[in-house]
Amino acid sequence: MNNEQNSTSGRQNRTKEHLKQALIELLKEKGYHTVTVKNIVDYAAYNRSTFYIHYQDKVELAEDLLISMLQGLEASAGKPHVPGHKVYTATLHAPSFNIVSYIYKNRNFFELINYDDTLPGLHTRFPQTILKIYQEQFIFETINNIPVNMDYFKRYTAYGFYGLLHNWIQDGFRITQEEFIHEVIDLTKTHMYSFKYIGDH
Amino acid sequence: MNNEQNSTSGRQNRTKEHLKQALIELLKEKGYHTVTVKNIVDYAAYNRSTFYIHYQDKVELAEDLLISMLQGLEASAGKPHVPGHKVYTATLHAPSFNIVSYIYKNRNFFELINYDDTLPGLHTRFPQTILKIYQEQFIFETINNIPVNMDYFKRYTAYGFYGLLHNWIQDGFRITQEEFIHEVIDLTKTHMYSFKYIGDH
DNA sequence: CATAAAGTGTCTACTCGTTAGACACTTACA
DNA sequence: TGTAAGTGTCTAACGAGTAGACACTTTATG
Repeated sequence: MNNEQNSTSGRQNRTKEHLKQALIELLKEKGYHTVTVKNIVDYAAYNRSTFYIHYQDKVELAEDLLISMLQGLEASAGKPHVPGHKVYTATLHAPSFNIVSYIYKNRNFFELINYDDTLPGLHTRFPQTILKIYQEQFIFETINNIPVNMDYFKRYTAYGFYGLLHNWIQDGFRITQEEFIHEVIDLTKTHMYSFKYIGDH
Repeated sequence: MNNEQNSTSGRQNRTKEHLKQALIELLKEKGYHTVTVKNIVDYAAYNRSTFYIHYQDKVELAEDLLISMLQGLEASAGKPHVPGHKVYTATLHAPSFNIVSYIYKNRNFFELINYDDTLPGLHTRFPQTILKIYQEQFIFETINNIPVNMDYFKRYTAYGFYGLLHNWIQDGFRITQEEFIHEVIDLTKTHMYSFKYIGDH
């Protein structure tokens, strides 16, 4: 729903975006298996022909939705921190906050984890993406030279973070982004390793 | 963003809808006076020419937004009650619940009351619409034959209801629709008059 | 089991919403 | 005072989106 595009790609993306949004709503209402292409175009107020211009079928739309959201999540982690939020500390760096911020901004999508018959692959690929971000975008530094299997440590902290995120989403985002981030910071302090964004070098 | 339209009007309305949504977001970000037509089309990903096809200027868009939302509010009050919600009682009839339901559904818009430099006319016309609904769509029946100036009574209850709505919105919808409606019902019980939807005749 | 009802995927020709870009203004401001 | 940004209007051209038909497949129903 945002910024730059050169002419025609703007219209294309806009339509795809609307079809995705329609799918999200219908997944919540009816579930993945019972949603039809007709349901989607009716909800999004497009012609059925238009759907097939953009996607082969329901499956391709669902995959596009999942992939674009998870890629957005990855990308958001690497972005410079948005000013105005002062929770950015030495222990928990900007990327983690960006993840939280991205999820909240797109909460309409991430709420899909609360449903059974939901986006195929969401329940497995969402945590995998968190792990991927931890593996690729964070550097972990030892505090007191205690040796630790770094791969295991990253998995451990990534899935720990995911657990908190999952709970936050399932609870309907009852606490604010700032409150949530502070919870995470408090827990992070108990670790022997501090972690750091790779961009800080 | 919903259902029926015959062909071309679908595209028209869709575009107008997007321009309105863009305006809502930008009102929150920048305020009414500093928002430009360019801001709006940039945000909504349209060409500036497209804007002038649909609206004369920013003012006309703002009026369309305000009027359409308030008309929607009026219309929602008269609609049959949606099943699935069981708060519908003898004291507070379906229309009141529909109002609450409509506001919550469109909370993104109604949050605009939290801003100073917001939609022109919103702060005055919103409560006026509530009053209008009370005047036109409700019948008030005396319980124990105590005479009351009915016009005053309608104003009193309408603005009382508005006060609660305003608080609910300003608080960021912290309680659910059901909880809110029950608050209203409790307060309504203290009245000597019961009110009734005109449709019940 | 047969038949209807609903959904799917594909294709075509049309149409009208949208675009780029130019023009002559009017503000705003350093 | 000049220049950067916004406004409102207009035009030619593009192409996203539309209607509607076709030949299926799937699901539900008597």
